[in-house]
Amino acid sequence: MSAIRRTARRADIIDAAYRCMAQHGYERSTTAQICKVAGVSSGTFFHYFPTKAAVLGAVLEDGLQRTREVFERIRDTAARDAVAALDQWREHVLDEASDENLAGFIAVLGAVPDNAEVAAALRAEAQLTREVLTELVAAGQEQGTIRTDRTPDRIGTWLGILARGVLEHAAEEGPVVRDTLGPEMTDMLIRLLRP
Amino acid sequence: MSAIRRTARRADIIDAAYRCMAQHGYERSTTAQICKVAGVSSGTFFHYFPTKAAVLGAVLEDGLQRTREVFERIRDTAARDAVAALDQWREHVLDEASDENLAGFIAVLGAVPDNAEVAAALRAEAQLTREVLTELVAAGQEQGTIRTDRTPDRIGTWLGILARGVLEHAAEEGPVVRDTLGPEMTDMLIRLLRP
Amino acid sequence: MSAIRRTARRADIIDAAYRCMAQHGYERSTTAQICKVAGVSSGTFFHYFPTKAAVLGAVLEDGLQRTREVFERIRDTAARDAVAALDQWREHVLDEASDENLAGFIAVLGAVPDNAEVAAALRAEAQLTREVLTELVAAGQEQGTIRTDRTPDRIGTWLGILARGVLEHAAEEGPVVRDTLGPEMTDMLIRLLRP
Amino acid sequence: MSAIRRTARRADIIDAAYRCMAQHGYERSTTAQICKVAGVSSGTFFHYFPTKAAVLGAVLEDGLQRTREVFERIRDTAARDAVAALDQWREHVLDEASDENLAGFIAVLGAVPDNAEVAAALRAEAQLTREVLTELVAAGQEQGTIRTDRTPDRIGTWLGILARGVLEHAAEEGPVVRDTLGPEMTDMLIRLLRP
DNA sequence: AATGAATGAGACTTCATTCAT
DNA sequence: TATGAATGAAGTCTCATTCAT
Repeated sequence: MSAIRRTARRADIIDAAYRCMAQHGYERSTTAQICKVAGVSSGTFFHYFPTKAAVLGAVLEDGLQRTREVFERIRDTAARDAVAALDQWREHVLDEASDENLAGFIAVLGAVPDNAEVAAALRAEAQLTREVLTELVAAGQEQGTIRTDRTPDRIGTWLGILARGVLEHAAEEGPVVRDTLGPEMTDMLIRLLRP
Repeated sequence: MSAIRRTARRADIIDAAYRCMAQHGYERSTTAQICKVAGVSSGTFFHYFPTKAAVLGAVLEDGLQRTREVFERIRDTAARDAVAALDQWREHVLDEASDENLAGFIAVLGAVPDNAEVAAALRAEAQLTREVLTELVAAGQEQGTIRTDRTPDRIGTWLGILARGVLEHAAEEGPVVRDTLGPEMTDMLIRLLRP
Repeated sequence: MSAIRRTARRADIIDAAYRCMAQHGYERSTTAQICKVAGVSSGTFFHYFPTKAAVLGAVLEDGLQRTREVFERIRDTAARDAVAALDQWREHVLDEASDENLAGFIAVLGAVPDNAEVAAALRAEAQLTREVLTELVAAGQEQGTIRTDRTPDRIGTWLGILARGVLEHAAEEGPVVRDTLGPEMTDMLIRLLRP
Repeated sequence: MSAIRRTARRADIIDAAYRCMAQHGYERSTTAQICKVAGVSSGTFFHYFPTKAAVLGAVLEDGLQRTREVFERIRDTAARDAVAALDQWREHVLDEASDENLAGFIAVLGAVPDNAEVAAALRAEAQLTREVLTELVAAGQEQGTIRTDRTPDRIGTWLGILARGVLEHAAEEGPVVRDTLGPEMTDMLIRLLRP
């Protein structure tokens, strides 16, 4: 009953923190500001999270959860059709790059506070990405649709580098123009990966 | 004589700020810490720079200066041989990615303070990069060594994206292994750009 | 029925507050902590007591009640045999000094909050002690077992000083070793009070 | 030059903290209040002391220093004449009990913050007291002026208990009336210690 | 030119207390 | 009667910046 409200409040705060930090970075987002955006008092804020860093941790946890879902689907697809999975992944990257908040939020991750929870979430996200991309490439190699002159791990790494570049680009230049960047990215991937 | 000392002091502070910010980000680098590393008092610090943001501005200005020099050479080469210029550029990117401090410093740029000088330096750097890369691609197209099915501007943009990806990768995973990444990058560029 | 439960709850809270404050002092015992120890919610806490200071008041009231009972017995004895009464009092002081919680609780009384109820309880306790001790000494003087070269009031004061010293000593050094301190205290009292 | 001013400032803050804490206890003395009394800004406060607990530490350190000086003299005297030394000690205890601030300050010591410096100072003071009193008693026993049916350590402990009682008494009842308490205390000591 | 003591705004966080359920 | 989410005043501490020496 009130568990619903409790969850909603928590989500409100996480969302507010996400937006604030995406806009101003972690340090320049004050708890007061986050409270205002979330529409709660400072007391409520600290009723839900013990520290400011903990909210960042929760934001990352949330993101990690969403990433997991997306990557689960990509993984499934890859087993049957690596090229289709690659396209799903490309869409995912463009989705992220188009999300104005998320693009800005990347900046935060450069200057993270010393916090175990935060560090753990970041590590988990990085490893998950690396794992899935490696798997995807390996599947493509077996299916004969991806070049085999480099290990899956190395090729996966370069896909990761590419994604990071796109995100940073979006963060800098403002939300990405999908109609332009999308086809170009497809073209790039074909050139990069074909046997 | 005293002008020399003056310049040296200034350089010390800029260098200290650069190292501190590369390690802890802008906000978490306190002026006190920068002073300590530079071996000057806070009074001296504010004698040379009106605000903390101003030192960041100077750091960026310095970087911009170095970038200008490198790009000048690349520009010259490109006019004769775009492929050679591309290789110079690739070396430059790897140099940056191998510089532990610089890799960390990238993080700073995500959460910059509201400061005209800083913003200007960042804009100048971005534009310079874009200009040179576009020029380089255009030259390659004329020399018949780079694909012509996309505009120089768009291809240049993707080179920029790639560079950003490599830098972020280095910032995250620690200084880059040149021997691995270098050849791979050459390979990527060939696949990406060949007609 | 519900009056019994009501009383029990109240007693739980008082007891929890007593233990918390004995361990950490008044200010550092938070209502949240007391609630946890008592096994009630903050709502319940403030249902029974209007303020945190009020619980301290209740704790003191309780202590005063117990002191009253002990001193009533001592008073009765004193009328017949002041030396026996003195021995009862000595036992009482050692009892208190042996009670780990009580010894610690003394500390609280040094930094009491501005609260009428609390102040009243403290004053009452002090006056009761002074009254009974004075009476005891007076009885001893009449019975010829206590020196008469000083007024009962002054001698009583010194007994009080001695008791305070023992309690503080216990609070500092941990619970008192009865077998050592007991006989020594008897010896002291004899030397101090004999005619 | 400015070292003098620096020391003076430091002393001002220590003194202000001492007076505030003596009046309201540690927790209820806010740094803002201490700053006001000392006539400095909060910035200056934290320029001299890293935390509020550290000022308490400094206050205790100061007290310990003064105690050392007094006890040094008492020690010297004891070697020649334990009775005279005892009288010096009695004067010292009465001095403390007459100092309105010091008497109140004792209260603070009941609820000390968790702080290494503070704990160390308290331990040092306690041990010093115990050492000197034991030494004094031992000297008296050798000189034949103090009873020998108990060990110096135990008798010293009781002297300590007595002193604590007097201090607490003063803290509670307001500054002590020397003319009354002084002779009484002499009398007590004679009765307690004579062979 | 150089120092570092002094400042005070503002950040994060705690906690007694209220109130809707 | 009981709960615990919500509140916001107030506390400690940080840090960029100023200024007297």
